[in-house]
Amino acid sequence: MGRQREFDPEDAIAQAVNVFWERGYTEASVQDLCKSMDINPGSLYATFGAKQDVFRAAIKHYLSVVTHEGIGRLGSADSGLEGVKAYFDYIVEGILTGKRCNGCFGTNSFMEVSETDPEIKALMTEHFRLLENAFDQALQRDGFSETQGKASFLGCVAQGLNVLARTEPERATLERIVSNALLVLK
Amino acid sequence: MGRQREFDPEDAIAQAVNVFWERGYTEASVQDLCKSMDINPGSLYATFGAKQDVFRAAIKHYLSVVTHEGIGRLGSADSGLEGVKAYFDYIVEGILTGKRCNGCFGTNSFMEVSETDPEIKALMTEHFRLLENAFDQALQRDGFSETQGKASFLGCVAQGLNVLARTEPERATLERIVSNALLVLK
DNA sequence: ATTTTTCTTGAATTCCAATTCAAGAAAAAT
DNA sequence: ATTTTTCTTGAATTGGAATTCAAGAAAAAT
Repeated sequence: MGRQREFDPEDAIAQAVNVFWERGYTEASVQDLCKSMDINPGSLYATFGAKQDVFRAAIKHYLSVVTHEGIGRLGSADSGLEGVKAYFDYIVEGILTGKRCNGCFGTNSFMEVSETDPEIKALMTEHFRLLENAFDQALQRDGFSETQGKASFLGCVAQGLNVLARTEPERATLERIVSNALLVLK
Repeated sequence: MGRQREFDPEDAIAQAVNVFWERGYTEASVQDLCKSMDINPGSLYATFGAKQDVFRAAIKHYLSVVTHEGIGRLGSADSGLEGVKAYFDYIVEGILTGKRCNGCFGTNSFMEVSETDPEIKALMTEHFRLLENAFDQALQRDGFSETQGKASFLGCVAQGLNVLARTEPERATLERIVSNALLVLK
């Protein structure tokens, strides 16, 4: 077997998510990553491959967390509409109080590298589809009509919020956006 | 006086916009810029300063064009609502047939560098405000209520479209998003 | 105990793109 | 015409960040 790893790769990737989230792909140096992951370059390259591979692993890790924490709410509420509200609450609260003050790590990354990293582009496009489907099913559950179109619309609003997140918006602004968006479901 | 410039700085910046738009700030090399601007590094640095300065000039150039071509439609239509429709048409058509298949250069840039370039962040935040104000005035013109909130909402949808632009969306998807967004104005 | 395997360390290396600069060329001033 | 000023050219330089690697350390196998 030989010597065993002194760190947990998944914990390390969770740290990498924070670094990439705060600085973006390009601005995050391998040194930054090593410091936060608490490992040396040699270990990083031996375990994960190149910087780009660390980034891809970070995106995958992030998407699985968001899929549980965020999209999960869409299905587990008392009604579809409650689920939609719960999802937007999650986004808005994240922007105002949490790490989402820097926007959505997925959306940020998609905007930064989708032209140079087809894998990231594919992962994020798939995630957008996943979110839309979750909206769609939530609306179907409540018996809405034209659920597909409304789901696309809600997905668009969510991405808009992720952009505006980086303008340091006020709570009132975000809440009015969401309440206007929800008017469509009437 | 001495020797005179062999190129027009504004034309050169217009070319720089294309390069940065296609490749993003980081991926666009000074070499790429020089080739498209049809000048050499020495001339570039002497005229505009560093790469970052070229980028800022490109953003300013782009914003002034968009303010005329896009936001201009909001005020010059027969009614506020027609203006709003004309604006979204401009965005959607740009995504489907024009350079906006790569998204909005402003939004892309904002997402890429807002954490590392405060000037770009400020320019774009101001532009978002400008767009929102234009929506606001268009709605006021038609006698809508709560125009401020609706304007923020429309601004959010516009940014969402700019994100989705990079997923190679279908026309039907974009049009349904817009028509759903316009339902709020009823 | 010794050997083998695998991990860790962090300095050295490599690579690449931004920037500079010295030499040549054009326009104006004297 | 000569000098001065400013622009152009593109090769050379610089600087910084990604990546490699040789030496040391821990765990297991023999």
